[in-house]
Amino acid sequence: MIFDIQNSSAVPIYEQIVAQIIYGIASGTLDRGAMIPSVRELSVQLLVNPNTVARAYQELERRGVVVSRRGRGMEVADDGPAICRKQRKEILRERIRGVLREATLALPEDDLRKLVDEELARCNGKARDK
Amino acid sequence: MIFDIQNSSAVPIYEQIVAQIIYGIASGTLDRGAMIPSVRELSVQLLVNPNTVARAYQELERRGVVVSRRGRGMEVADDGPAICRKQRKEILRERIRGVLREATLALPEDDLRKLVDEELARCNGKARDK
Amino acid sequence: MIFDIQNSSAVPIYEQIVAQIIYGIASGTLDRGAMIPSVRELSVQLLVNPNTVARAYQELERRGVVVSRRGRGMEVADDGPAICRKQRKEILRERIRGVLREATLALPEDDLRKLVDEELARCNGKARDK
Amino acid sequence: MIFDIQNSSAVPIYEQIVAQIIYGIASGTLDRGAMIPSVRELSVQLLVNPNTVARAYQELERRGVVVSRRGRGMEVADDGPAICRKQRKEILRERIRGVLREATLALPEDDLRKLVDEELARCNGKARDK
DNA sequence: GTGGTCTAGACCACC
DNA sequence: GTGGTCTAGACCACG
Repeated sequence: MIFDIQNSSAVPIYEQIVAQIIYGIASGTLDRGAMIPSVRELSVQLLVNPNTVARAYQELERRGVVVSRRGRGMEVADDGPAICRKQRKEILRERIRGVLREATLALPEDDLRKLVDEELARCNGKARDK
Repeated sequence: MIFDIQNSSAVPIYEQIVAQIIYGIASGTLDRGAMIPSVRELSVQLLVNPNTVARAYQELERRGVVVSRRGRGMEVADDGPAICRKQRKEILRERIRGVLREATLALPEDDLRKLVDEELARCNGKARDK
Repeated sequence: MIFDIQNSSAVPIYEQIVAQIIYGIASGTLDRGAMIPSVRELSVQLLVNPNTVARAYQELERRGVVVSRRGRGMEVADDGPAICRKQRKEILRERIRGVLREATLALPEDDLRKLVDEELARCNGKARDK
Repeated sequence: MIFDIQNSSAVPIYEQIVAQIIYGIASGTLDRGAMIPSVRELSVQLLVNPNTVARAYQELERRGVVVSRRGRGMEVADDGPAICRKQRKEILRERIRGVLREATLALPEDDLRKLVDEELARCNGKARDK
């Protein structure tokens, strides 16, 4: 599973983890019943404190996305994929809307459109490199 | 001048104010030599603590966008408009890039494109209403 | 507001704090709009780490019982009292049920009744002392 | 012998097992010299990890309630019934006291009494069904 | 090995 | 001053 944590972002790291695990489940990379990475494992992979990961996992459990199996780890809940597919779109729509909302104040429609297109193209280029 | 402050955003309020004043100057709503709203006035308008506004103004002064006129207030610096036009694009590009970066992880190119188009259309619709 | 934290209890401290603040709001000691004790203040009063209090507050916010006022503190939400009255009974019923459930396995009805009565009398005696 | 394990309880599973075996011995369901269920057997019956059962048994042995018979299993010690009768009341009194202690903070005496009575009635109804 | 809880102490944004 | 986030490291319960 691929993560991309922006340490400098205003979005807290634990929220980024929450979102990206939701993406992973929504896209089927992690399916129902699968174990998600252990707190310690992921904290090493992301170079992040274990507590930060644990906080993200706690939030995922609260949302019904994963369930904790005592002594074994966390597993994608039965309803996990369905919940995640719904939440994925909500999260992204929310974030995109937040940025565009401000951008609309700042730029005429055409300029904004152009800027967005440039960045979309750039991202897709990068994504293909992986 | 129009502001749109998101109290719940992860972006600090004072940064939102900084950005939106830069947008106002970049778009010519506030031109060189114009007085920007007083700290008190703006804090009332935005329902925000005066210190938060003051901090934003301090940052704007640091960037050379406005200059303080003792006893009168703050006015747009001579180079303000030029600086702001440059910064506007940087800020927006930065924010758009940040969102798309994560979104690219989450959604296939086409779905993302569609989502962005929907939200662009929605924003422009709203913007026209004003 | 009175707290009674059992450090040795199997119930986590932060849950005890959550429950007891809910009791305080349910009983009207803290009414809508009132500020609850600051994280630091309460952590000193309870001899508990500030993070533990913060975690309790976070949970209260999630339940819609309090809202965070940036830089000022946490305030009882408009719906707080209503939510708390509902949750108070649920929490207590849940805990009482848990204990009696096991006790019923262990003791004949009459003995259990007697034991409960003794402890009820004892508690009420103590409560009156305060 | 009847068990009632609450997986979601804050009380560790192994402690629940310890307590409930003590109840069984105290009530004479398991008398001196009787073999208690094997670790495997009980772990299957309770849907619990064998290590958890083993740990409970270890604790029971520590308390002198059972003794290990090499190659045969564990049997109720000679002093088992006496010890258990004493501990049963202590455990229950302790748990009941813990719950009532907090409940006294939360509810006026009469409401609490009523709530306890409701739950006692409910438990006894259920117990009679078995 | 797993997650859950707690402590201690840091820095930041905001009032 | 406030809460929010993060790090570091400890102990516990469970498998």
